[in-house]
Parts: sequence; C-alpha cells; structure tokens
Amino acid sequence: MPPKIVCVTGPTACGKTTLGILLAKQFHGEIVSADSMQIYRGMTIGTAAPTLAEMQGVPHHMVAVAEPTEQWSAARYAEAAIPCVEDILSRGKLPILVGGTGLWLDAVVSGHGFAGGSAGGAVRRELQRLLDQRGVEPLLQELRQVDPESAERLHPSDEKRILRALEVWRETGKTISAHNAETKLLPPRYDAVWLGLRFENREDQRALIDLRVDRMVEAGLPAEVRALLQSGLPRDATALQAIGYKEFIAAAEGRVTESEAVEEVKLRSRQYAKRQLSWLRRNPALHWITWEKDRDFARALQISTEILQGAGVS
RNA sequence: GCCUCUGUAGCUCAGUUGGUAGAGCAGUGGACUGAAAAUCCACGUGUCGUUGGUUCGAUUCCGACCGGAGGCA
Repeated sequence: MPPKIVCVTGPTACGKTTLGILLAKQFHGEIVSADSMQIYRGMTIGTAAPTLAEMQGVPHHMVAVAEPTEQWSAARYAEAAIPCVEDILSRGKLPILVGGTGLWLDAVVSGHGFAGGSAGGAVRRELQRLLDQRGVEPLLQELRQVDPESAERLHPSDEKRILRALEVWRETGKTISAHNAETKLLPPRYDAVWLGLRFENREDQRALIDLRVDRMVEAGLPAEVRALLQSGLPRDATALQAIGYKEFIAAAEGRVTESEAVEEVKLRSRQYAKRQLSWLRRNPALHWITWEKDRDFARALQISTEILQGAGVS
C-alpha cells in the first residue's frame, strides 16, 4: 500500500489555504503547495499565497521557491514536490497537498510520468517556429503520419497539444499515445484522501471572488505588478500568465483603466474557477465539502476530520 | 416645442428589398498527461419598445404613443 497523504483542492477563493492549515495543525501535517503560480517569488498578493502570519507556524513547501523568470511545468514541479512529500513522510509527519492546479496535484499523486521534451528545448522551439510561420496544418500532417491516434483525438484547433504530441515523437521516438497508455498502467504513487471545497451557489462563489480581487487591489496588487515589470521580467514569462498580472500590466501601460483591469481580473477568475471545477469533478475519489452560504471552517474541519479518520489518517 | 437618429438574446450590435432573426461578449457544460491561473471544444426562442393601420402575412412599410441620444429654437 502506498503512503497515505491528503489533498485539499477546489476552485479559486474557496478556502483551500485556510482548511489546509487547520488540518496540518490537527494532524501534525506540513503543507505542500500545488499551485502553478504561487510557486514564483514576488507574487504573493495576486496569487493569494499564504503570508508568514497566515501559515501560523505550519511548514509550507513549494511556495515562492522559484524566480518568476523560470519556467516551471507540471513535470518539473513533480520532480521537486515528490522529494518534499517523501521527506515529510520520513519525518513521520502528514503531507497535505494544497492547491487548485489539478494537473500538478495529479502529477504527484498518480504514478504517471511525463514523456520527454521541455519548455525551453530546441525541438519545442523549432516546432513553435514552424507553427508560427506555417500554421498547424504541417504539424498535423506529420502527426497523422507518426501518431494517427493522437491526430485523431486532438482537435485541429488545439495547437498546443498537437505541438506537444509531435515534440514527444521527435524527442523520444515514441508516440505520446503509447507513452500515455503505458504510464496509465502504473500504480498511484500515494494513497491520497481527496478533499474538495466548493460553493453550493455560483453567485456566492462569484461574490467572494469579486471581494477577494478588490482586496488584492487594496493590498497593493498594482505595485506588485509594477515591481515585477521593473525587475526586467520578460513579457512571455510563464509567471505573467497568472490572472491579475497580465491585466494589471495593461493598466500599468495605460492601455486600460484600473477599474477595467479589476473587472477583467474578476471575470477571468470566475472563468478559471469553472475550469477548475470541471477538472476536479471527474475525480471520483474526491470528497466534496460544500459551502452553503458563508465559509464555515469549523464545520469544514469537522467534516474533514471525520473523512480523514474514516480513511485511516491519524 | 420642432427636426434628426435610435429602441432586436443578460450586454454591444448585425439583419430580414414584408414569409416571426444571428454574431461577438457574458453564461452553462465538457476536454485536458513536460505552458494547466495555460490551451481547446460544444450549446443561441428572443412579446424584434407599445399600439393601431396597410397586407394572405409585419420585427421589416405607414401613423400615433412611450423610452434614449443629438441638433435647432
């Protein structure tokens, strides 16, 4: 039986961070963040990363451990996060994965490995150039030759995945279909107890997202964004794909007003929450804790505790 | 008060030379295996402002009225 760990997830603004810390205190746990943007330094406000005070002494890992100039991926994250989890286990503590990046959570919990290739790699750059210059069609043609299964599965508009499928082929000589089929047979790396937070009503979720965005602005999001820009961070940095940053860059450059940026961030955040839900909903192992109106953490902690104890976590 | 423009999906608007209408955005659902806060897919009935008239038939033409914008006084 693989080691037992806990995963706390849910759409943005649902209270993952708070519940994670409560559980860590109750079960002698340590937090391992699974958030594709909190991983970067200097992005505390806009990513709602926990501050030192909020952590309440609970050890946190994988938060603000990368420079915003770096390009992290699910694979790179797993490479760093798994040793973290192992270390926590070896010290007899409970690893609690907390985050809303579904793929990153799965990258740690499932035994799946990623196929070859990398973001900054030569093959990727070459394929990207081809794509920019001649469009998807040539890539799709080649993919149909070498990996008809993927070519059939992928929508012709899904350029990113078509590119990646070809990248895997060129890098490894193996198709991504074959890799995926093989890796799916591997047993899970951890025996995870999945806890998911969500709102009963979309309107409540929306209201909370709106409130949170307003607070981020009050807390200095515009200044945080300006500081990142002044540090010479390139525009195409992965870190700047974060919601809240690209919109406030536009405001900093005078292309939109600040209130337009605020509305845009709210909009993008609720669309993001919807995508998170659609990823999470297909996980049958996930125990949902539903907020009926306000976020009642005492109740959530009690429910979670029962679930964890029922699953043999102590 | 007069003149002109305008009133069509939650929003912005297109359109029907008269046969009851369609885009973008929003929204909802879904996908997702080295960018994932990214990327991609699917889903569009609404008294066509109200009310009379003309017509086999009006959202479309004509009149009145109501709302909005602008101009002239």
